[in-house]
Amino acid sequence: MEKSRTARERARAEITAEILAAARTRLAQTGPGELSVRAVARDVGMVSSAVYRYFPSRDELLTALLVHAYDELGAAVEAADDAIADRGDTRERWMVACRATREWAVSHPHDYALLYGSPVSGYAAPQDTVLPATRVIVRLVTIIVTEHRDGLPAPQPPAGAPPGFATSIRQAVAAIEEVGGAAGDVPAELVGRSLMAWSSLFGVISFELWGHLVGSVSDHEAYFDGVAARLWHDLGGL
Amino acid sequence: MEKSRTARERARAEITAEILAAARTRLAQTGPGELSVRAVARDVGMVSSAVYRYFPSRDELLTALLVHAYDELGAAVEAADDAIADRGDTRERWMVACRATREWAVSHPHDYALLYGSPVSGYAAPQDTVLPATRVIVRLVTIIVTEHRDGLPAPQPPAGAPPGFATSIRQAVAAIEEVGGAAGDVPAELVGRSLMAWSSLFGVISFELWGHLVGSVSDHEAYFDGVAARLWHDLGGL
DNA sequence: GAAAAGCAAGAGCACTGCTCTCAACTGTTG
DNA sequence: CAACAGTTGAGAGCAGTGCTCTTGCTTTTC
Repeated sequence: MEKSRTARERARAEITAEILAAARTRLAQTGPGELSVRAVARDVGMVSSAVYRYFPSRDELLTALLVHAYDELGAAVEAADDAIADRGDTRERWMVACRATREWAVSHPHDYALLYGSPVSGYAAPQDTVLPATRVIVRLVTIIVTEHRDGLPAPQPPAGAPPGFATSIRQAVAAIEEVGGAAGDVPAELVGRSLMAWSSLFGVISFELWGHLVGSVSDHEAYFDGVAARLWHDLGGL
Repeated sequence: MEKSRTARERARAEITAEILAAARTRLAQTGPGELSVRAVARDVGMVSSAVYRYFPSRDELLTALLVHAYDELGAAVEAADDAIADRGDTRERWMVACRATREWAVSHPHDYALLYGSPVSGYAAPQDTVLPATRVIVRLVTIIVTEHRDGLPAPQPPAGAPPGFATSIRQAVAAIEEVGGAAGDVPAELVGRSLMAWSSLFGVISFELWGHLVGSVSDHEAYFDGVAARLWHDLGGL
């Protein structure tokens, strides 16, 4: 009985996965805005209206792809970090995590655009996507906090910096203190610098992918490595 | 004779401008990927095929909008900088230029997405767009170079930074030395830091606009000011 | 076995970019 | 002034899109 009920559900899950896979391979070629449910329907050998039984709208399909891509990127970054045997070598962990981010982006440009590019149409990412979206930043922050756990002096706001910076990121401070166990007491300046580093990372990657560095940077890999090292330094890392 | 010839050409220029204006107001509402030449045709009161007499394709229309937006942003940044009476106050000039960038982006999110978001479809920006695209970075670099003209110590690569950074940005160094008059001898590290600052700026703005800072940053203006101040500090500015 | 639910297919609506043809109009030249 | 080219706008049409609805058919449930 349960088996017969799952028979249908299993078929459903299988077809859903099949559609998703087809959508993913299409996305690898055509970019988010051009993803057509009719086209993926053709690819899996059914008519477009049938696909709507599995994904109620094109946006829902995009959401599924979004979640998958976030997870894939997060897993790549975590795997790169986990591969470093010396867990105390936070600098190396930072570097490989950054590199893994860029490498995933370079080899999945359309997925990257889906995640970090301008949002498609009137599409607003639903709640399901926020958790997988945090995997990268959570891991990066973990590395940073680990580095500073041993009483390393936190970065200081530069002279003449406008006030209000610390309070503007209060939510981030709270979130990070929660993530970092009950460690508590993460300096606001360190959190701010982490946020900055995160934005910089994706700014650099986006600029490379969207061609804004053409004529300026020749060796993107070396440039990115240099950027990551400087960000680590600016974070107060050794 | 020339007047009668220009009569027609003037009409053409006028209608072209009219179409462009309509496209711009549509872009302010709907976003680049959704811009429809049929819709702008309706707005100016003609049929879509007529528009194709003026813009041979949708992409050409987008290019025109691109150039216009780049120019508008560049003009905004330059105007903000020019408004600072004390030309020696490079720090203030940097801050207002950064602020002007963000403010333009916040008030023209769709234009910003057109410029710095993921590229639309298979659209590749033609050569016409690269000059207007450089206006912002040129002005920012001008401010930075001015700051360092008076023998201010250039920023140094952090200890343990991977080599190859300087050579990876050789083109940028050459370009900046050209822009900065025949001044010559702009340290590579300063150029690299400028490139980083530029990417960071747009990374931060993009994150704000595309919603990646929701739940982390509450006061975007204060946060951005803090970021700009820290970037200035990291550039070696006083 | 009958009722309920799930499913694929097809037709259809309103929209898109773009091409082509046709008629009107503009400006130039014989 | 008239004929002739060049430019323009309109309309029809093609191939594509997201999405809805109806129509049969199969599977599950009672």
